[in-house]
Amino acid sequence: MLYSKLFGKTKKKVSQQFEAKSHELLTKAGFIDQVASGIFNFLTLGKKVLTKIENIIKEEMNALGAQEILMPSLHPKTLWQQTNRWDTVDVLFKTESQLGQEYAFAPTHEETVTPLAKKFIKSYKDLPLALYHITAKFRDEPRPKSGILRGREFGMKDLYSFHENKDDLKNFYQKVIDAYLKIFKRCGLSNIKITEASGGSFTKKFSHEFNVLTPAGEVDLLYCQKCSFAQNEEINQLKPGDSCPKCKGVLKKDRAIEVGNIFDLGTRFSEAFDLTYTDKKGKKQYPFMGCYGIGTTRLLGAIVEVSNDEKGIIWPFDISPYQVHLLGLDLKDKKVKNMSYNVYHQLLNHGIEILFDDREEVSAGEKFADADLIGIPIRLVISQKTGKKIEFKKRFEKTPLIIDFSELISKI
RNA sequence: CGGAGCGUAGUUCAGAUGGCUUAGAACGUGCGCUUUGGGAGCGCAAGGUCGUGGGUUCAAGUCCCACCGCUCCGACCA
Repeated sequence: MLYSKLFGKTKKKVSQQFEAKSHELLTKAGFIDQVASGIFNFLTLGKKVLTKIENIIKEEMNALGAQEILMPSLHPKTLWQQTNRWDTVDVLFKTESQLGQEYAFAPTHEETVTPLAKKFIKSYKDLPLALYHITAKFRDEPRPKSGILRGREFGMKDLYSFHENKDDLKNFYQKVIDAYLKIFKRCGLSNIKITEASGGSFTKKFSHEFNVLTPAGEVDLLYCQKCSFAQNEEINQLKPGDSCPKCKGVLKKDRAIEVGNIFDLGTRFSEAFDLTYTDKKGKKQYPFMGCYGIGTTRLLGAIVEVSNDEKGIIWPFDISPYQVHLLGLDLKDKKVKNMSYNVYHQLLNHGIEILFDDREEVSAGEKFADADLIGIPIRLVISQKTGKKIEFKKRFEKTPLIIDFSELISKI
């Protein structure tokens, strides 16, 4: 992509009222644009990152044996009345058709996935089943905040699983925990803290939340500095400084943001929609269900919260909008210009995603500043100074290397 | 929904004890020249229902009321 053609521009300043780092940086660097409170446009760069995050999630979901489908965002009122949630979920966005029929903008999809499953699950042979999709979710938040971290419309992956019995659910549930940790790690977050919402009582429901430690977060977390153990502040009897019940590490307290949660739904929804299957003995049974969410847009924001410096964003390689940011300086010099375009095209031919700052009228300083702000992990510079060589620098490093083109590919 | 702050050019902000005349600056944009290793310089130009509606006044960007919107703190967060 030629930078001169890229939709979206960097800004020198954004509103001083923005508190969250991710809100500021993503706006400044031209990844997002606010439409209204809690509602955002994703520009070219932002959409690229989001797509990469979604693809990582899809790969891990598919590896679990889950199948991607697509369910609607408009849900008729009757579905939500069947689960008794039309009047009890107060963040539910509601709307009405011209004829007065009422609908909800879906904040989650148990109300569609369960009736859908009911049409196809007839026998124990149809189980287990896992379905997921990635769509916009809607929540009528009284107070959206921190830009993309807490919106009224946001991206979410939701997975639903159906099982013959509780053990099979638990088994799958554990696999999802592992898949989630893989996903977050691939997105550059290796320090995820997991809270467990209940004890081990057989009849009790269980749930887990996946948290990223950041001051921009909304919950106070008591967490272990060595392992992934964590507890919400309200429910624990432990204190900072105590030792971790799992690994004896030292507990600490900080703010965190929840980027994923998973929970055991039991038979609540299968009962509500009378979803049953016939077991081996010919008896009707309610499947056990689990649901598993990852806020994709929030995850993107959380990554920026923990991966930046005073100059801008620092993208983890696997989710960066481009892998390489090539800066052409002195482009009015024909030799430099030819070489820059040459390198650009050769890297493209190697299948490398590259953003080429081809602007001729812009000073070197501005190009450097933009590159640091946008945060692509590898920066290349070609100029009169570099001659026939190329300057190579990683975003988080201070000093560049001067290399030959032949060395370049192997370093990316 | 309680509390606080804010709303003036594309953006970030001055102007606020009513009257400096034609509402400013910087950045950005367009044109010309100059310039290219850390957000360069000069000149010219375009760009405004001062959030909306009402009120007070000879006179309102400025004071009063209502509404709308944005940000932050809190409550809320299936």
